[in-house]
Amino acid sequence: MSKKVLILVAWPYANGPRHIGHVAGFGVPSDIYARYMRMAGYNVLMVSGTDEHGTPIAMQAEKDDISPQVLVDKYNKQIVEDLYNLGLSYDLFTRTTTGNHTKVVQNVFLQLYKNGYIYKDTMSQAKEAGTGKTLPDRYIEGTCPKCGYFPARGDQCDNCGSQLDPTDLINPVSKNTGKSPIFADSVHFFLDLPALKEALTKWLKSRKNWRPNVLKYSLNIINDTKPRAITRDIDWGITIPLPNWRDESNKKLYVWFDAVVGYLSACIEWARRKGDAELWRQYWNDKNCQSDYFMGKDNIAFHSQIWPSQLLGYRGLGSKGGQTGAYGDLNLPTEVVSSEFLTMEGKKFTSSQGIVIYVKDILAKYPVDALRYYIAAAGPENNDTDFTWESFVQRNNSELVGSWGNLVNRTLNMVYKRFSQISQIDMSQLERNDTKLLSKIESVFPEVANLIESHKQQAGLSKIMKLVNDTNAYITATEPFKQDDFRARQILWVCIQAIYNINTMLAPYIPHSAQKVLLSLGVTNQKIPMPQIETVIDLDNSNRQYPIITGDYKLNDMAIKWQMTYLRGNSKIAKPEPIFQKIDPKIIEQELNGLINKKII
RNA sequence: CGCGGGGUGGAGCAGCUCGGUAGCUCGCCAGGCUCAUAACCUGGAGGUCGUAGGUUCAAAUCCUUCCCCCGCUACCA
Repeated sequence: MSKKVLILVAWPYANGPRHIGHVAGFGVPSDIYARYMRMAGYNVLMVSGTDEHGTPIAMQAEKDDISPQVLVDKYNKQIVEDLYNLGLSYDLFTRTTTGNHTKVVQNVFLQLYKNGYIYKDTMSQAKEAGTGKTLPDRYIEGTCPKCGYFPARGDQCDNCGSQLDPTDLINPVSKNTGKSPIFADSVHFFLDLPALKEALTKWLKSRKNWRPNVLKYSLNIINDTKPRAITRDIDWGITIPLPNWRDESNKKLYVWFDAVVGYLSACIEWARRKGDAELWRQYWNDKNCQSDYFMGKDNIAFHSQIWPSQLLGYRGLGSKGGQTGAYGDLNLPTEVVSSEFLTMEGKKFTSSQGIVIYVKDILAKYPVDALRYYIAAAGPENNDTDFTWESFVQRNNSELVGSWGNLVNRTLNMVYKRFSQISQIDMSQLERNDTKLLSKIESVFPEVANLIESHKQQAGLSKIMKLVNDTNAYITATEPFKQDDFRARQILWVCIQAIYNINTMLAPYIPHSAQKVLLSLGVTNQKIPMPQIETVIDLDNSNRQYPIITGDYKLNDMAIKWQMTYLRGNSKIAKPEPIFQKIDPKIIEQELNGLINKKII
């Protein structure tokens, strides 16, 4: 049995379509990693889904005068389509409003409760005057008691940086209505983070290979750990699974408490759909299975603190002791891979002000791999990075089309025009130039593998692109178009092998084009796996259907493997058509005008 | 002293953990080639690596001072 890896990807919030900043943060990087890991022979399980509970969705549904379920159905569908169109190869992309998820979340809650890590307490809470609806801290504004700044928010003053409680504000008002909120006591359940602090700290300190900033940040915030309310006064969410609370329609579990449990519940749903309801245990209960989480940097706290705390408490490993529940000893995260942020022509993405490029819009106009390549090459892996249309066009035209696409195209043209097929040659007769290039390519396989496994995908990609340049230089140096047939066959054979193997390494980054390259090389017994959308029936509610992303990524061994491989046989090739298209630089101005018209820049 | 990240040729970045000729992509200049999507290849100009000091035979890299940018406990990823 090959080594198992769980790839757990942040759950997009279903309150609107996703923009390219979202997918640059968690989507494309996690898919590159998953595709590589499968090619390298790991047994991968990758899951995610839409996150569909919480106040913002409830409020927006009310504004749109529809039920929250109708709202999330709409955006779930759209997000599923976006991620599918990007070719993200989830084994299961589901959602948090399923019967399965609800049950798993409630089981986790009950075990935590039983072990003593969840307790009841009273807190003062702001409510909307008139409707009596709960008002989240950030929807309250007023004058800061420390510096007099207005408008300071209920949680923090932007001017002096003070941490605030809504009750501290002078003349607090609701951002929604402008009226003063009403403060009232409310009973809630709390996750006892202090009781888990020691176990959590110990665990964090054993995470030697994490990126230093993630580790530092996590250890830092742990110092002033407080119990955290995990229920809310809201009617949209998962029911509290306790007597006297089940029927309380206005108290539900806090959205973050349920969202992170999705990582587990989605694996359970995957196993149930596979027909072996216990299959997920191979990933979650096996200590040797690693679990890698992908997210934007704003989510670090939930993955390095809240979720591990829930898991530790579930297993009874905090200061209050306890026992593990029916799910057994669930693995804590091995890696928390966080991306930085993407900005848009120098501004932060903000859908409310239209500073945004939606995934569906960009994919409607430009090839999917142009976007994937851009994100892979210039995305926010280590620093915040700025998306500009100019650099998008330039990267596509110069690197993807000019270097790589042209290499494929010029080689195939020479082969087609002169021999109309890829001819076999005797490798032992190759010249030094030839073998040098081939062994160089072979040596890059393990180098890129190391880089991707240590989450340095950009460095990996630039190593591959260096090989593209080397091969272009090789053609210039050997001048196959001036050689006799014997030598020309040799050179072109070497070029074909170079292209085939470089294409293998590019496959995790730009899978759609990798498939096209395979076809134009006449390779039909290998494929690049792609996800599918399927409509399924809720396993716990036969009246309900929803779309999922899933797929067969092994393809009965037709999937391509991460290793230097020589193409054999004399495959005929068709008249080559360019695989990569240039993007007209005029679109830079057009797209920018679009933004100017919206008065954004 | 709240915490953290960053300041490297015109632009965007790598290098800094483990000090030793400053590297990549784009742009610019010159040349080459013509198989290819005016593509590709070669060479060149251009940097006192934010500032001031220290350690060292040697510092972008280690230590200290100061300056400037940017995030930060909110489901805006």
